[in-house]
Amino acid sequence: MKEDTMKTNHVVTIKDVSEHAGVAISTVSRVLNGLDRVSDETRIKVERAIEELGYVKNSLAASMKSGKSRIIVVVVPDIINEYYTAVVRGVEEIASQEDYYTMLFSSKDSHRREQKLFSGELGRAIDGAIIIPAYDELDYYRNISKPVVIIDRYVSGSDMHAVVIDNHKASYLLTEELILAGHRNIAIISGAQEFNIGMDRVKGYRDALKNYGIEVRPENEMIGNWYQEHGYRSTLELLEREDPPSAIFAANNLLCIGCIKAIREKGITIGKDISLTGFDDSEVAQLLEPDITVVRQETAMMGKIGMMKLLDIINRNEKTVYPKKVVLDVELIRRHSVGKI
Amino acid sequence: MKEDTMKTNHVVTIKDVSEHAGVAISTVSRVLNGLDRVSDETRIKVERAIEELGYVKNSLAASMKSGKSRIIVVVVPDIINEYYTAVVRGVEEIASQEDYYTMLFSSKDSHRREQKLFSGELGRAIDGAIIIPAYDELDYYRNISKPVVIIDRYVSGSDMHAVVIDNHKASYLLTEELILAGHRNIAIISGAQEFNIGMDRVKGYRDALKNYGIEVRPENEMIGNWYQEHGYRSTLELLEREDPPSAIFAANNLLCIGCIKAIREKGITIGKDISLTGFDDSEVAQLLEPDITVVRQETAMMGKIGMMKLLDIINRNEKTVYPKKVVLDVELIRRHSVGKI
DNA sequence: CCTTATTATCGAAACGTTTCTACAAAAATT
DNA sequence: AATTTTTGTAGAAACGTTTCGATAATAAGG
Repeated sequence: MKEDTMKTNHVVTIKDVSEHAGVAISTVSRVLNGLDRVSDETRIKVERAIEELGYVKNSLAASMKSGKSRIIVVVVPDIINEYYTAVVRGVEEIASQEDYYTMLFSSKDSHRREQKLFSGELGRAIDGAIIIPAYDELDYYRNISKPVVIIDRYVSGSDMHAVVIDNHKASYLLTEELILAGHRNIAIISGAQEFNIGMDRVKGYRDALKNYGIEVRPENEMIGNWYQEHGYRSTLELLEREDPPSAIFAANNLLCIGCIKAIREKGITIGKDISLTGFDDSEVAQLLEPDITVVRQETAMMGKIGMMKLLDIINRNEKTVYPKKVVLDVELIRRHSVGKI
Repeated sequence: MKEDTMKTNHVVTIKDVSEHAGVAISTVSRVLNGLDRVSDETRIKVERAIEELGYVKNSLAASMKSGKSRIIVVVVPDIINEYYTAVVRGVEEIASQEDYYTMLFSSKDSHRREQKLFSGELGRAIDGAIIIPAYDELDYYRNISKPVVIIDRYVSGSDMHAVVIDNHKASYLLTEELILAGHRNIAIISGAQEFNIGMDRVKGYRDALKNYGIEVRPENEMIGNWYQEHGYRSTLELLEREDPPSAIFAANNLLCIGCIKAIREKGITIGKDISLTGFDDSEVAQLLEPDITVVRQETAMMGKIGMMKLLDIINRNEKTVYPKKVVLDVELIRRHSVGKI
């Protein structure tokens, strides 16, 4: 009785399977991994034994020996931002198709946390990483001793594997939209200029202005960080000027929300008293009254392609279809936050 | 020269450390884990060796031997719903404090995916799980051979470790708010009744009506699923009746969004022509015009307590402060989506 | 029918830890 | 000074796999 209980408690190993099937341990392993050739007869015996005993591979032990864990980690700045979770969704879709496990890690935009991850135990356990970097020295990421794909943020001139969107174009389109509605005094609220997402967005804005022969006024460029608070404060400051801008371009979703809050607080109306374009499309942008003109980015696609690139690197796939740096196109979504002047 | 390169390429193991320090492998291990007593002299020697060689523990190997991976998995129905990611944030906070790694897994509300996770390799590798279940047979989760804490959704009568909010109270408060504003014809839009989140929310609604002597009308209970589409269709149906309700209570965030879309489409005004209460608080609920009356749930706290409970179970901590089932309180947030009648 | 090539299987060593048992040295007790 | 206890360390076995070299069995070539 007691022995019975003990037996059921015991987790079944490859050794149990081999004994049950009357073959060597190595044979079972070969059946499991389907690498080498095994006679049909043996294969069936082993498979039946696996079935009967309810064997489940201990991936930890396997990983230790083979050095592969089939775990990839996705590093995002913030787990709660829907923009990032949409990327993760894309990654997960491809990963699970290929029997990889994804682990989500939130860096909270802290390079320290990233370092802790990659220099620590887990950093050694993973097979690869997809990173939205918190640090603008991409060299750091290049020196990670695992396959890495950079997503969303980039430093131009780097030669790392990366998937980004066409920030310059997006920004140009959103600014142009305001110009075409007759605006001449247009402000931009943007975050740090370390990454392409900062520089290209400001550059796209400036280039649009220049192209239409509009003066670029430094005081209209509110550069700070990417968080709501900055959007809020910058907007208040802009609106309290003697000569406030007639249109604002908020360079990401959080800045846009902050901006809207400030505008509301001032009691003026978006699309009438002031025009506004945002960046990332979202539920909020659609539901607001008026709804916000934005660019749609293929966020999930970014994750998907990132993961496919990572797989190519892990498997040293020579005939990959992707260039080192993939730039995704964007699409302007016209809504009602831009009013004619 | 060649040897040099080879040496740097070689990953340093505990054995290298032991040789460098001139002690036994086991001694290094004891220093690393700080379990047994080691003389200060030896400890320092070993620590210096670790420092000099840049040794990083191979957690895979350690896990294999000890049977502990320090990985816990958080299973959520949908990674993109901010309600769930807020929970995950709470979990992560506690987990990283205690040097656990969290792995995020999206079940997509599919029990199949859950089963695949727990019956597969990874299911064996983890130390525990925090689950928002996709399946209403909690017995399934009880039989997972790992420590498990159920979050958010629950089946009454079960005796599993769980952290939930007071759905009945939340629902009661939101309905009462409508009643106190003079409404008598109040509809509820809710999801499936398998879990407490369904049953308690409908029950809270009914109990509020009864308490105020208002007739409970079955045709006012739009029970379906928890997704936007259901909120949208139900609202359209309600509004097209001869005797449409003057107020709607949408029992989660997605239903509420669907509801709002339908109302907008009909060209009527929330807070005036129709009153509305939602459930989960969110950025959207705050930014909409008018902003929506909801209950605030301590979502992150749910994750935190869930993780602390899980740690108690993993460590077989007898003096835990938490009851098996923790019920968190809720708070009504009055905004402007409810109009007096 | 003997040799060589091919195929299927086995046994054992490895992977990098943890942990148990044993033993020597030092400290404490007689 | 002889015994016992405590403390610190070493050595080796174990964890559950993968993988390599060896071997046995079968097929092919002369």
